[in-house]
Amino acid sequence: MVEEDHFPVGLRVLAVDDDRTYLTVLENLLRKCQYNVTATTQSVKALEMLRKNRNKFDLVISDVNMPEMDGFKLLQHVGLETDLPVIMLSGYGDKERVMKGVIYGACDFLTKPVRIQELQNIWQHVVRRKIDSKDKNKTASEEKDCSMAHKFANEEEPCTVAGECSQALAPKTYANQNIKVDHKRKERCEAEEIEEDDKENDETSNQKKSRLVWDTELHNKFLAAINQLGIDKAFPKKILDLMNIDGLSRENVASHLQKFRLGLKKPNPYHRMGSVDCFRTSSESGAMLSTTLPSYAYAHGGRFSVLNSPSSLNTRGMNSSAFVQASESPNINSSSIKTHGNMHSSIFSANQASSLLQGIPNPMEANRFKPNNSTAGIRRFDLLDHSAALKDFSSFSENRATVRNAANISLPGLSNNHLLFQGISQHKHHSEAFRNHSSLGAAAVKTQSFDPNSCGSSKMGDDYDNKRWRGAAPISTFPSNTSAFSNVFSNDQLLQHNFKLPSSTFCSRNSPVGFSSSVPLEDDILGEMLHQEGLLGNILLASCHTQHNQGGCSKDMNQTFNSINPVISPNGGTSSLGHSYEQNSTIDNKRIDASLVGQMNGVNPSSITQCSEGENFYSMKSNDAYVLQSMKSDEALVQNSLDSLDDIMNEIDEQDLNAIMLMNGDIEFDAYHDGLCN
DNA sequence: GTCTGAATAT
DNA sequence: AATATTCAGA
Repeated sequence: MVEEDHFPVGLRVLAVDDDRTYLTVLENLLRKCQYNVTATTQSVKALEMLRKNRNKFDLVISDVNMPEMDGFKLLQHVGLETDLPVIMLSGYGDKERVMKGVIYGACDFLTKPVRIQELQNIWQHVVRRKIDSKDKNKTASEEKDCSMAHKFANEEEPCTVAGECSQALAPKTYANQNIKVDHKRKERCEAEEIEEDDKENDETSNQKKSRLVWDTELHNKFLAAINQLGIDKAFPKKILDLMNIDGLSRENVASHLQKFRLGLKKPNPYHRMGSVDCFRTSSESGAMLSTTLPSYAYAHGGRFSVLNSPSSLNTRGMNSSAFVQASESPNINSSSIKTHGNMHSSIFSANQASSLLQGIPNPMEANRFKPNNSTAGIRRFDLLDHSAALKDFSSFSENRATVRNAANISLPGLSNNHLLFQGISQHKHHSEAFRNHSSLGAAAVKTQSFDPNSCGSSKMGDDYDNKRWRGAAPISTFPSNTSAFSNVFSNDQLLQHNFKLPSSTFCSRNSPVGFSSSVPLEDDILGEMLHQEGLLGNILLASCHTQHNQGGCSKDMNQTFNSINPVISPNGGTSSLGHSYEQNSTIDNKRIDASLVGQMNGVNPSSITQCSEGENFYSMKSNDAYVLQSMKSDEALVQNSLDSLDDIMNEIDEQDLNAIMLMNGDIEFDAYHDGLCN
């Protein structure tokens, strides 16, 4: 086109200036240069024309100051959408303005009044552009400009605006998503600059991919893929396939997966302890939450949740042998584990419950309710956790609520319940609902955040947006935010998914389990905790279970659960004891399969499973989805179960019962910090 | 040869 | 810190 003999005669120039008078002058000058001029006073219109006639112009010359869309904006658009060189015009030629023009990608900046001599040479930009594009064609040109984008990345306005533009105009692929500035623009005014840029471009394009940013959306897809696959089967390639993101490479995924796993591994006592605040402040806690929690939701169909990942296991003081131990238990064959995605979870639950019980004061052994009283034979929270908790504790000792949190850190089960009770007591309307739902609320508490959709939801996304692995921490926030109660019970989504959540868990060991936390708790705190409503019952029940289990699963306990089963079971009360855990047809007398929800809808009922050889270790798990379902559909029934329990433990009121049950469900992260049942 | 994941580099 | 790249081993 412009390469004919008469070049630059007929150069197609689009001239833009809102000042009609000046536009006419400019137009005339350009014509004198024998250019083919199209003139408009409206930058918007100019853009339209460019869009409609993409190949009908060779160059754009535009005023800077214009209403509606100023020259810079126009420049950005042109740069984004075309390869056309743009020359800026302004009455002011101050450095800043010129710089801005250059940054925005102007190939030249002319000050008014423009002389014809200047216009006579503007064709050079077209030629240069042409040469540029030829060069770029030899190599992959797309990414070269990233360097330019990065170069400008620190420029305030241009970058932002250009970024918006690019988002609006360019198809979003993750390969180029971080290109914030016109990626087509190659034009440089000065030869040096061109050389420099080309050099830079070549280097970058030849050596590196554009850097991928794992934004919320992408990360959520990543999580979704992992959840879908199961953490143990989440390999880069598979994840990549599932994510199905244009431009995303296996390497990208592998790298992200690596970081992801590291995040899971990272020993962070705060996470382990289920502290309220720690989830909000710790950068890594979200990793756990945003991944492990949803993974619960996805832990169905025989898949193990992220929580069950080997990495989780290994890094939480639960070596895999613990799991092996469980899986090798004569009572639990591997097939049962495979078919029960819950199996791992139950182990975790058991574990968390064990720590829970360890942390629960036993009123029968009140004298043991002392700081640093470590009981031999009982596995304690590890010292690191304690010291962290203690540190936390002392630093926050001024503040009651915070102190509770600190206590929560050190005594997760206890304090979580404690907090739950606070919530319950402080918000009667919620309390009612919660109470009516009985123990089953425990599951709800934990599942509140387990919206599987959250993998792609704004909730998780926002959290991820916050730059940290600071996913939604509903579990941890729940106790201090009772609105969660209502959320829990109105979370219909929850019910739509096949959750298999570990919830109710009892775990004890041969050793007497008294309250002998090695965490120094000040008496007043303890006193407060003890006297908080519901807590005593909580403790009492805990100790009951403890003692029962000490005896190798006492009859009473059996009775307790037996008494629950007939009431709760929708089938009319057939106890599933000894039968509910389908895969275990042979059940020795040490195992209790108790079903809180019976065999509702034919789905895995709760079960108590011995998971440690030769030890009186039991974990009870239930399907929280069905628990929730039962809450929704069988409130009366559930209430009955409460009544039934009340009959048995008539000393303990309903709320206390809630406590013990809540206990089982709300201590998500304790599972990590305490060893498995051994 | 492909894939994975740890190590290392940027 | 986040992401990319490399590379040994499965």
